[in-house]
Amino acid sequence: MIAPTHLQLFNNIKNKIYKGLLKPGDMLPSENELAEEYNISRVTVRKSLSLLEQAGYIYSAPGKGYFIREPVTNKYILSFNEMNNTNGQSIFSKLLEVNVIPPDADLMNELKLPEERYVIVIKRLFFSDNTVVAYDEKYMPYEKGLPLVEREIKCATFPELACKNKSLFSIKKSLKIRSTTSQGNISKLLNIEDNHPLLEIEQKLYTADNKVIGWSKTYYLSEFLELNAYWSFGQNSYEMNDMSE
Amino acid sequence: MIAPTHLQLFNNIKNKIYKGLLKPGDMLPSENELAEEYNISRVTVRKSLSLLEQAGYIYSAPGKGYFIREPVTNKYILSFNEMNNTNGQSIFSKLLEVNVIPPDADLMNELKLPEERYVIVIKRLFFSDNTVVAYDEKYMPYEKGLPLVEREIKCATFPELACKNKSLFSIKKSLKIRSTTSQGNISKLLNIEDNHPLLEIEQKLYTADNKVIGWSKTYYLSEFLELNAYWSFGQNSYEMNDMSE
DNA sequence: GAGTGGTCTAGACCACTTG
DNA sequence: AAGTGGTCTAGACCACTCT
Repeated sequence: MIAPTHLQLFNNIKNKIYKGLLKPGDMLPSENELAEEYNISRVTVRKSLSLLEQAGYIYSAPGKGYFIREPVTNKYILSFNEMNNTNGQSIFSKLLEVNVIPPDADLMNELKLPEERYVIVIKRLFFSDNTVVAYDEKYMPYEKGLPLVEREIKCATFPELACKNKSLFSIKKSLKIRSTTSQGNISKLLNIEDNHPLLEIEQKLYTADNKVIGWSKTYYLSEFLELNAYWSFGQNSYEMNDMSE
Repeated sequence: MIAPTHLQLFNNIKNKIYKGLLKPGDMLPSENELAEEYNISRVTVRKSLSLLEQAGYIYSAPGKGYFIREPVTNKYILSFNEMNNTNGQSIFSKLLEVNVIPPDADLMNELKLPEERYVIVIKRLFFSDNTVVAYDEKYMPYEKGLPLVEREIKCATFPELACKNKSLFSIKKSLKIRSTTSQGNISKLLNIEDNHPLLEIEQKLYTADNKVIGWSKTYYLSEFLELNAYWSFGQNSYEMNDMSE
């Protein structure tokens, strides 16, 4: 099988990077030089370079040239879904409490409420195979007309709850991950001894313009949830023929 | 400021997605239709669509058309660096032990050693501001000529240790994140009581062809390390003029 | 002023999906 | 057979950098 020209050049340069023939900081030949060297059009060269840039191998400095990037090694892809653990077992939830309350100072701060507005509280227990695996508290600024149908709350993930009628594309989410141990009330709810290790995941949801629309903390039994993350270059495997030089 | 044509079309379509005028599953007009509608060349249309595809908004089905994607909501960007916590405080390490040992069954399994090969063990304590913050164990298949200079081991992150003379581009890394509590020996090393919450991070390093070249576990004091992850679309803010319709 | 990347055009051929 | 996206070409103009 013959690869398209732009992929051949893409792989050619990528391989030189892997082999160390091109090191971070090095400059690539110019677009015109590459086009001439490989007898292809400049447009095709640009296609190859664009792929390398997307994949993070190189960057372009207009007026100067293309350079090999220092690989970013501290950003990982993390998989996380409230309603599924890593093994894909789905989670069922039981509502403990749904309320509309006036926020305390802490909540007003976390939700960055501009004025004193009512806040929806949802407390749930998560089950997998009829065993309690997590406890969950969520807070959302109250908006008129927000549906609070029990069935929805039981099955919905946080974005689904907070983003009714909003495009899922337009929100931002952040996670904070901590290790804690169970104490008092949480121990009782989760039906465990005190000092049991818990994975605490704090979620925040924002609109595109950075308004906080949701804040939650979920406490997972450590034996139930283990988070996975990975890092690798060139996830898109264009592993094909190199271009002959 | 006038945006380039392809960015205008890019934003135009992106905004339609945000507003919900285009929903996941919907088909876009064909390249030729868009080119005619906006009086631009097909190449420029393709540039816009390519950007939307990169950003995850759409995908192309050759022979059919372009479609709006269901947003992937369970993949986050996680920042993690052994030698820096999230606040950027750097970490110093103290070597406890460096050894070359014959692997036990567990190690052979984790490192997927094809035969019985010697393994390098490195045990370290991490300090920040003269306080112990983590304990770390690393295992790497022994290779002749691997440098074990003490100074290097003290300062190096795992990839740097295991990938001497290899291109950092060509490796893969995976993390597993768990919550545990300190017990026995680890409590002593970290100078804490038993049952103290710890964030356990297990790292594995692979070559491009999936050979395991390193395995490690690091136990962080929960009060020292909190992991951060985030999710958002269109991180690259091309927020500029929309294209007039 | 020569060279670099950034943008855009018009036109061509292909392999594929659809009716 | 008509339409779709995928690939590639040759040529043009721009803003920028470097010397």
